[in-house]
This record gives sequence, structure tokens and C-alpha cells, in this order.
Amino acid sequence: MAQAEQKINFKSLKASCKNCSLVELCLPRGLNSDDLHTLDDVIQQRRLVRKGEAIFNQGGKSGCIFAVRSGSVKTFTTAKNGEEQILGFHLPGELLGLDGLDNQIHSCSGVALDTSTICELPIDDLNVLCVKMPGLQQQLLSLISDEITKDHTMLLLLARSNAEQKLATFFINLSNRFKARGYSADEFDLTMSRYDIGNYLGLADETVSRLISKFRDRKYIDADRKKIKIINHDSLCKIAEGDVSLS
Amino acid sequence: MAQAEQKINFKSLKASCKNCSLVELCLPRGLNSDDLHTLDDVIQQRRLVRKGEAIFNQGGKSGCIFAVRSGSVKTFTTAKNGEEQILGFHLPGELLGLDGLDNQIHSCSGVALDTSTICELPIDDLNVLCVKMPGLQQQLLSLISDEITKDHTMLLLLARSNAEQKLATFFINLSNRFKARGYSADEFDLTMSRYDIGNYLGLADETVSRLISKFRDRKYIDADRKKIKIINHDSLCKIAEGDVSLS
DNA sequence: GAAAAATACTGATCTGTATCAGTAAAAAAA
DNA sequence: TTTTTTTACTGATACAGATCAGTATTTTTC
Repeated sequence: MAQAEQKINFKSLKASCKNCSLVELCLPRGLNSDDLHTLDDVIQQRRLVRKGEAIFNQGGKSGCIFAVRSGSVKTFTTAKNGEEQILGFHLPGELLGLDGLDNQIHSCSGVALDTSTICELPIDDLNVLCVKMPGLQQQLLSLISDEITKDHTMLLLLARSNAEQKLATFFINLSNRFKARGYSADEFDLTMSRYDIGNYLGLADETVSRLISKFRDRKYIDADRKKIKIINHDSLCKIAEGDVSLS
Repeated sequence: MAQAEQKINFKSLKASCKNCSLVELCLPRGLNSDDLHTLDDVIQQRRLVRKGEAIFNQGGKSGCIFAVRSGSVKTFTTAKNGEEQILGFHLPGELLGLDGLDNQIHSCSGVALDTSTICELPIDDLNVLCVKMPGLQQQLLSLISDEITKDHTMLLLLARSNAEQKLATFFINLSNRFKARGYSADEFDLTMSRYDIGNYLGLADETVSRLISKFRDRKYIDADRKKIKIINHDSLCKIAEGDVSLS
């Protein structure tokens, strides 16, 4: 079993952007075949990381941005007093480390939530390529804009929503992102703990547990530990938008 | 009085990056004299906006990023249900609208908090210039990284801090930014209302008022409506970092 | 300059979520 | 396997900060 896993990952490590199914979500989106080939040359390394392993560290300088190829990753900042804040959970096709795009030290850390493969893009190479390939420059800017917009949405969620809205939004968002990657929108496994979800949403982990139970009682979801099944997508959406409240 | 104001602003409208005192904070940082001149050609327009006037609108496409030249600006997103979340208060030298850097629609709005002058940079022109001027590209990336890092710090503040920490952090942050611009770090006028501060920090405006009174009682600040004077910077810092609590 | 509106402040009360505490179940280690 | 550790859940309680309510002050409008 461990050997089979090794085999599969080894295969994916040799794969390239050219035949990666995430091409439409990830940085190469919109590139032609030649440009794709050029980009592939720059992404020398595809790294296999195991659960809990760091991809890059706050305060460190990797000189790279990263793309999740398979698995999942959490990013987080650590405050001076040691408190941690999870900034995001990242699925295949998503970029990490844009805060270090000026080639300076990272202001957050990235850690694998399960066995994952990560593509590394040296920023210096990327900058050179961007000059040659306007499409790449455009896509990079687009992903940066998305990142900023996503953060702004998160600020809104943290500042103005109650616990129910936060958790419903979390599930709907995950569901949409799984769907965009060709996975089931209604049935998925979480790779993060209740504690992580709570940290991300500014809630205590007990509150997350309670709300999951409440959502289950109301038949909005089915939940057995990490296995989540969305039963009533519409109701969850309404809760997320604050149209209804459980109470 | 109105005429004098008009005169001053007209003067600043004609000014250029070359002789702008904000050059070390803003986009031109690190550019040589020639490059500065080229950049100036691109920033055709310097706009005068009055209190409450919009600079760019969520859902609109301006094709520009903006720099505050004088005055102050707030940016905010409006959720589907009409709720607003202030994303930031912006002082001279700071860039706005990076969420539209891919030349697509803005995901937030920018409104002047008092009479302000705004520099407009057409994104298409900026992209062309970046290819020619590596220093500009570098500075832009640096400012983007700062923006993302700043948002991450804000997520931490919203998710993990109590009301005291939030407000103390707000004052310390403002103080530092005024100082960096050559203004007094200890005495300044707020341009935003208590309601705006509360919205930004995820607090009720009454809570903001109460905390300001509390900080005044403890002799950390002096506050008369919008006039703020920081008396005990160190204590504020300690509160911001959660080392002490008032209660 | 007077009237109206917006803003800031303060008190009383309520409530959503944190915290404390303990159990059960699953996962990891031995 | 058995033991240990971690994770998830649930109940009881506490409390920070929201909400409701009313006044004072400042700003804007007429």
C-alpha cells in the first residue's frame, strides 16, 4: 500500500503542465502549447510533501511561488505572541506564496494537510518568462487579483458574519471548489481538523462541532467526522448569505 | 477659504512624481530620474475628489490603479445583502485598486474621506512600462506583496483579537503611518467616523466610543472627537499585542 | 442664525459564542 | 494487539461585546 502510493506520486512528480488536468485553473491557463512547454522547463521541481510537512516558512525566503498539484495545504501566519491564524486551505490548481512575489521573505507558512505534490516556480525565472509571454503575465495578475479579492471576502466574513454564516459559507465555498476540480460538489472528505476550521473562521473548535451537529440535525448536511455530504445546498446558501437564521 | 483651498489643490494637481514628497513611499520608489519622467507621462490625470466622492466603484471597470496624493480614502466591499465592509483607510502614498490589476472589474469601491487628490495610473500603460523598467516592476510586486501581507495581518486581527487589541492596533498602525509620512506620530485628526472604525474592526460603533473613553480614562490617549493624541505609546503597543488587558 | 440631521457618547440589558469540563471515538504509537 | 494520544462531541456556565435606548454635541442644511 505504501509502495503503491509511492509509485503514484512518483508518476505525478514526473508529470508536466502540458498534461496536467489543472491547466485551466492554474497559472498556465490561456497559454499556447509552445509557451506551456517553456513554462514547464522553469518548473524544474515537483515536490512530494507528507502530512504536516512544511512547504515554505514564515520569515524564510524560498524565492518561489508554489502551486498545489495534488493533496491540500494550509497557509497560516504566526503572530509575535505565538498565536496562529490560518489564512487559507488550498486545493489542487491554487497558488501559494504570492506574499513573497517580490522575492522577499514569506509572511506566512504553508504546510501540507495530507500527502501532496507541489510545483515550485522560481520567481526570478517567472519574471523573465512574463516579459516574453504576455499571456503568462496576464494570468499571474489575474491570480493576484483573485487572491486579494478572496482576502477581502474573508475580511467581510470574519467581521460581519455570525458563526452559522461562517460555517455555511465555508462548506459552500469548499463545495464549489471541489466541483470546479471535477470532484463531487456534494460529498467530500475534509483534510483539516475542527480546530483548524475554527481557527480559520475565528471560532472555537467546540462551536464548529456544535454547528456541524446542528446542520446535521436540520438535514442540511450529513457529517461523520471528516466525511461531509451536502444534502441541502440551497438552505446552506441561504444561511451563508444571512437570509435565514437557525437559532 | 474655499478659494484658497481651490488654489492649493490646483497646484498639487499640476505636480508630478518628480517633485512629489511621497516618492519614497509610493510606486516610483527606487526609480532613477529618467524613469521617473517616463512614469510621469503615463500618469496623465490627477483628480481632485471631495469628501464622500467615489474614486472607483465595485462592479465597475476603471482600467486604472490609484495612488492617494493628499487627503484620505476608504475602500470597502458591498455584499449581496447590502452589508458593507471597510477594507482599509488609505493615506498619501498608498495604492488603491490592486484588486483590479488584471484590468477586470473592481471588487471593491474607493471613496474619499475628505478632500483628496488622487493619481490615476492606466493599467495598460503600467504594464508596458513595467517591461521597460525592471525597477518599476519590482516596486509594483513589492507593493502587491505588502497588500497581501497587510490583508493577512488584518485577518489575524479580526479573527483572534478582542475589541481592545483591535482598537489599540488601529491607533498604533495609524500613528506609524503618519510618522512615515512626516506627520506627527502622536497627534492627528481622524477622517473617519466611529461607525467606520467599528465597521473596519468588526465592532459596534458604541464599542469603539466606549473603548476610546476607556483609553482616555487610563491616560493612554487624549481624544476629543476626531482629534487624537497618543500619550502612552508603549501601553497601547502592549495592549495591541495582547500582553496586558484593561478589563 | 435657526432647524434638522448626523455623530459621539453613556447606561442598561441581552445574547452568541467562548470557556471550562468531561466523555467517546478514532488514530497513532508502542 | 494494547496503550496512548489526538480529535470530536456535548453540556454547563460565563462574559465580551451587541443591541436597545436616550442624551449631548457637532455639523450640515435651509
